[in-house]
Amino acid sequence: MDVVPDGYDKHAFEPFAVTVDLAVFTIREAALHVLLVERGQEPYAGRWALPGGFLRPDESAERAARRELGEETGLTDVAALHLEQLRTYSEPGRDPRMRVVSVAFAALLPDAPEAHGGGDAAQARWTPYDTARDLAFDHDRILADARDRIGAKLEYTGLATAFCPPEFTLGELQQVYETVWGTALDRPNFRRKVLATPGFVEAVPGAARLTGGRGKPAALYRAGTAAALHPPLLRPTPEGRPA
Amino acid sequence: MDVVPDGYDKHAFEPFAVTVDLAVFTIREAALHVLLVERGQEPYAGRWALPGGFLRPDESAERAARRELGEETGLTDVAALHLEQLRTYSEPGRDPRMRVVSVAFAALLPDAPEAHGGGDAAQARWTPYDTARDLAFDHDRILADARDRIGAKLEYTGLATAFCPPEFTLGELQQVYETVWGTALDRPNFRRKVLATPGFVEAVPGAARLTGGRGKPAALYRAGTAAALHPPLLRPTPEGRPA
DNA sequence: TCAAAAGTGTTTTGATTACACCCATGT
DNA sequence: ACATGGGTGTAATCAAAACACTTTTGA
Repeated sequence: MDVVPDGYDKHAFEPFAVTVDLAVFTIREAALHVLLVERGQEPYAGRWALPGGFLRPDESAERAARRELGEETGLTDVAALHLEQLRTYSEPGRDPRMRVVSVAFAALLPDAPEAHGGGDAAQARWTPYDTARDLAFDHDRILADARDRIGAKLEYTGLATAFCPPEFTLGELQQVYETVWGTALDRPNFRRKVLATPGFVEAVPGAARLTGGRGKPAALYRAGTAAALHPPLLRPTPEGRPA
Repeated sequence: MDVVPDGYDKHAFEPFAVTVDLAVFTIREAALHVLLVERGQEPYAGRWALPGGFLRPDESAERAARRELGEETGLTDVAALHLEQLRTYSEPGRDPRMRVVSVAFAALLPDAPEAHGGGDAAQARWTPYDTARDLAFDHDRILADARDRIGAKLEYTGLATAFCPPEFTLGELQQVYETVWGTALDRPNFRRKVLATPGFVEAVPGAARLTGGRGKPAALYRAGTAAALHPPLLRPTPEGRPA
């Protein structure tokens, strides 16, 4: 440790600015969307970026991330939304002006309220993931990392329910998987696997909802309590992998 | 974003100290061990802690972590060792003196060179994971998080090979799983699963090694190139979970 | 009565388990 | 010879995939 006997070495640490960056995902029209804000000033003025901001003196990165999430989405009940730390980006050159260490988070939203450029951001917009490119700073990389993580976590956690409203149908849940993984799933088998996994979902007795205007009303479910899925819900082998 | 039009708001960020903390694991005598250092000064003087230190002005957290890893273990070929970012701990009260944001890493070592208290640390010691308790700061939590992550990643990545020397036997690899998971595995089945998973291990032609002094010499393998295992090597259901 | 979406059943296929057994080496 | 650890074979069990089929609604 770079510590001298009488306390911290005054030269051992430089002051860093610490920020949070958010990859906020939702599903709209059967496509994964991400919330982007347009930068108003240099560097990268006019470019799109992930929402984020500085840590305040007495808040943790988690608290800062949730605060920013509320400010950017305009949502009031941000407390229940899924928010998870991804990793921290600390490469010296990532901000041209100064040393900024950024803690990245991924957030998942069920519905997609129109973004309204919270606070000082020029504007905010939901963007299809596939068209979100050439972002400011290293946000392309952060966004790609976030997407990978979300896709992987669907396999072995109950994370998919975070994309759904409090009460949802199995068809809606299946659409989450199909959208994020980009593959079609067999409905009967999906249904069986989900219901056979304890703690994944729990039935709302008696409730039902019409989904597509037509068809049989679907039973409703709530997110279960299990964090990890056992057995995992493995995605169909994506080319070249074994069964 | 807490940014004013003409640049960063001078009051929007406080200077933070940024450190890295390392959970360095190895396997000794069929038990998971972690590297701890004894603190020489307040706070927590005399208490054991995870090795770590401050980020230098022009290095990333990853570089700082690898540098610290070399300093604490005394190893010279630290470049090849597995090092992975865990998460960042930023709760305001985690260091009593000042605001310290710490990026935590997990490192995996094949053999266990005796620790020699690198740099200024009072002393360093390999400690069985189960007896590593009452650490300084929030290091109990960091260590527990690290252990959980390692255990989980054995299932769906080739991480276990990071605990093994460059060339290893399947018996040694199996011991890694049994030690980290705390369960016995069926040798024939383990062998088949590992060999059936492409990219997990590759055979070293002709090579063999005696493991326990007795018994048939075992064939040697090298770590494969696959990062993710498909299908995953699921751990036996740990009580109460379904098959 | 048809289309659309939910939900059930069944057959077939493949993976996993739980063993029994053989091989090579040191003592 | 036998203990020890490596390695192979196999029958039984279990889970998953594929797909046919029934149900309930709106148009």
